[in-house]
Amino acid sequence: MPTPIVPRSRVAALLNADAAIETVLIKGWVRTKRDAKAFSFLEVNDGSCLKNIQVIADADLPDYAGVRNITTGSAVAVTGALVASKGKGQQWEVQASSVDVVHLAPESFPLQKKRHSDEFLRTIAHLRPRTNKYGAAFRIRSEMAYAVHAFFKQRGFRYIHTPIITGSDCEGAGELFRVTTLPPGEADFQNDFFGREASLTVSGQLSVEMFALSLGDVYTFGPTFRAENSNTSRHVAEFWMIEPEMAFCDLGGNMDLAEEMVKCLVDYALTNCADDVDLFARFVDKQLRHTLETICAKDFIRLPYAEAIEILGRVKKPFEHPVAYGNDLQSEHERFLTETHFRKPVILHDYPKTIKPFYMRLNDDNKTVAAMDVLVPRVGEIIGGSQREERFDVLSARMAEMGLDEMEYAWYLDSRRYGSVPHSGFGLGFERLLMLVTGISNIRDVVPFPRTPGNIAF
RNA sequence: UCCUCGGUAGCUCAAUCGGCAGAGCGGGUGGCUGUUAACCACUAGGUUGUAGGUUCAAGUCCUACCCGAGGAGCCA
Repeated sequence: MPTPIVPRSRVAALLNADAAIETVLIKGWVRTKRDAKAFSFLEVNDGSCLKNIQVIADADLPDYAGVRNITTGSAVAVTGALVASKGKGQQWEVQASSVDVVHLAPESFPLQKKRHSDEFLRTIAHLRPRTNKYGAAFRIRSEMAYAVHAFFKQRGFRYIHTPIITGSDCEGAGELFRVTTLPPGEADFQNDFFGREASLTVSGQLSVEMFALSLGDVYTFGPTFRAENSNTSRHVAEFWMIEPEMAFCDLGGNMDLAEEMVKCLVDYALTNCADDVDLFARFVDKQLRHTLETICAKDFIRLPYAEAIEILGRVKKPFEHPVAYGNDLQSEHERFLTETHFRKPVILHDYPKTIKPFYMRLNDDNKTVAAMDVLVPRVGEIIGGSQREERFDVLSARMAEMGLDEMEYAWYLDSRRYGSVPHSGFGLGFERLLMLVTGISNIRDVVPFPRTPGNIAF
């Protein structure tokens, strides 16, 4: 390949050009080729944006025979002039002076110039980012990860890297994946790498609480693992979670941050990923733009659990699962509240202590805890959080009540022995945020290589 | 893990009451002076998820299993 005399341009930049450019170099993958007698059109995509750039290759090019052979999926390097398009549908196009075929994709390339099912694309998860939809989804995923860090940075939060491998069998947040160097079949953890049983983390919360009680406002953002055998469109075994934790903060402040965060991230996507979001609004969920704009514009409903039970109890349409104080709300109840009754995000708070974990702060009624869940239309629960129990005696009593071994949590309890303060935090499922922002209905389609029961091919 | 639905060409799907397994797209060949998932003509392409069973005859009916989807539980 000849040494380029001009640096490579990204397609996104060229499509936004103010004026024609005499010589440009683009490198990317051919999405489709249309041939006429004396020239060919190539649609080239380099991943920098949703749109392709149209390349015109005339028959008098030195290697025009090679151009005729180019197949969908092939990689090319095109040198030429950026000129105003003579055709309709695009402002700029590249009039090629040379087309190098970097690699010719054989006819077995599975992606066609037409719509494929999500189920089929999941079977070729390694190639699906070359489609419009998945390219857009994973560009948005990248932008949103940045937006999360920017959100916290602007508010003075510190980013804490909590451990991936953990020795504490924490809080019963789901089945654990065991981490071991023992040969298969052996279970004497005294001889194992850490000298005791170790697992992949299910949550960074207990660790990050320790840093809230030293650095103030902190968060973790990393992978978490649940070995639950759950086969739904909203669960994967490996997912990313954002967990802020704030010292000297009560449940009200916690709900304030949760609402502000969801609004801010949705607004970021609308503003900074407009083309990609637009693809989802047109082809995936016609209501998407309305849903997202409502989230940004209107206050979330804040509703105590007890009042939610009353509202649900008054509904004429029967639910499959009974509504009663003391029962956890089922999916159908949550969806009714956020999709039918209020038609916008709802923050439920002050749940009965019997259905929540030990670390949530006991309210004065001795019946409820300072918990809160944020429910959003179509996705359901996107955030779960609470004010934490900072009183040593109360926490200790709750642990005993729930049959937990204090020795296991000795380090955690130290935070309540030495300078304990009211503090609060929550967990936001990153993939569920992406489902909200894109309208994608299956969580497997917002994860580059999703892990679900029986599925780890990639 | 439970309930429901599904599995037919590379992909998306059709096949009436159990009676010759088809179309579009994609691939190949040829054509076309500006196309926009280009278009036109021709062409190749099948162990109907797997294993059994019923029947003169099974894509279609029965049994088991595998895989996928939707819903449920659990949760983020």
